[in-house]
Amino acid sequence: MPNTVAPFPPAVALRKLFPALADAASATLSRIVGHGIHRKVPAGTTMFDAHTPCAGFPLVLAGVVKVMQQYPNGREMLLYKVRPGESCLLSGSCLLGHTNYTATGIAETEVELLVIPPADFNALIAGDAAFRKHVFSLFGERLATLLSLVEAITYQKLDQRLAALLLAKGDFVHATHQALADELGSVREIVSRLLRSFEDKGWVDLARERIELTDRTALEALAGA
Amino acid sequence: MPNTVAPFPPAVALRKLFPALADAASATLSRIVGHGIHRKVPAGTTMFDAHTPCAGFPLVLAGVVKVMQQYPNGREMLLYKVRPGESCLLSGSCLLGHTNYTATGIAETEVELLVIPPADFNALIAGDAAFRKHVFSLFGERLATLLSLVEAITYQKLDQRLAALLLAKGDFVHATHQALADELGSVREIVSRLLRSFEDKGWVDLARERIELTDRTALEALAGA
DNA sequence: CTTACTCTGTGACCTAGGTCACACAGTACC
DNA sequence: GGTACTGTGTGACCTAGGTCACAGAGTAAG
Repeated sequence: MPNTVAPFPPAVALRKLFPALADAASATLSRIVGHGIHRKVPAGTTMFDAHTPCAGFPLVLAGVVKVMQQYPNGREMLLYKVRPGESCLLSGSCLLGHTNYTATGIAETEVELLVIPPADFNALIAGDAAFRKHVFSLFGERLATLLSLVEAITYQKLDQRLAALLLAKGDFVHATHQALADELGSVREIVSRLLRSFEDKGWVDLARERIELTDRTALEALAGA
Repeated sequence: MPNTVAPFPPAVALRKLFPALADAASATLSRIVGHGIHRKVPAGTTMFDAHTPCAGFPLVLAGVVKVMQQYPNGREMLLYKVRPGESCLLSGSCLLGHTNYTATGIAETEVELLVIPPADFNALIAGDAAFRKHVFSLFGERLATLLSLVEAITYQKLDQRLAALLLAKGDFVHATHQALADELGSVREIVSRLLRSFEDKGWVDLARERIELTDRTALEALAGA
């Protein structure tokens, strides 16, 4: 994994970025800052996959990591994204060393992170209630994300999921149809077709790599159905 | 939630049932035994759903809890099962109080459990490494289960998933087609049809509420494909 | 401008899985 | 035995979504 060592972020920034840590003891933060390994990885880096064991518990300071499953036939499925102020809990539970995950993490943008070594991670969990709470709520959120993903896949139709995805991306979506298809675990043609049908209904305007939402209410109605 | 108060299980039984707790301090176990609320609920009880907040962290002593999503149209989808020696981590992360889960937990058999009140739960997490490890590995396992469920749903076909399900249930499966369909998030007719096709191929023998696997290797080949 | 990509649109076609409707076989209780 | 219920088989039909095979349209580099 290529990486650049950069100056440590000050504890103040950490508190700001990780609200859950706002209440943490100063000792905790200085421990994180002091022992954490600060690195930057360029966009596109595979940060972990089924085969690379993880070296610590990462706090994402900047950038976005997408966690996905990749299937033999080339299709992929986005599970969730890790944003600044969050951590990858796959790595987290990796630390406790059991199950193997089939997921892959890729830096969507340049990513800056602070990796807490296992020993410190354990100590922090034991010693600091705020840190513990942070980790647990991450687990909780991811779990909730996955549950609703399961629900969406089994129960919602693709057009609904696509509508929801567009809505989540703002009024002007900049993305290729292929990228959207990947996020949904589908294929390009289908996404193109659905987008076309949205356009026919006057809900969106399409251009190359650009989708403008012109009728959010209609899309919301579809997504929520 | 109907329940019966029964005599507390001795700490020795706990150690045996929860291998992860074998290394726990005696103080930890006596705390669990002393403060835990011991109850039994009959088969069929809804132990939690989206609306009932949970009162503590449950250790399952006996019986099986199935955790599933229920959809408006009456279909359901089994997410995972909680067996003796495990705990429901949905409740666990409920305790830390954030996200709402859409899942429902139902006692598949009579279930005997020991509920650790929130305050004690927090204290144990903070104070006992073995307990902490237990909880984390639960999270890890559930996460892994859900990941592979997502994979199975999006990538595997229903016949593969059915084959895997049968294999997991032993050589003589006692279940209605409807129950199998529920576990797979599908419908009865499809399961009947697939089972029929398995029978045509000589892989299983069918009788009312009973499926005998006569060619595990063939089923394994299908499931693993 | 030409060449070479990448992205998009589209039609023909296929398949898995779901829906509906109903027949019938076990079982169970009276 | 009769009546009723639960579980199973099955055929006709529908639809979403995926696959294949292209044709163009934008864009970028030379």
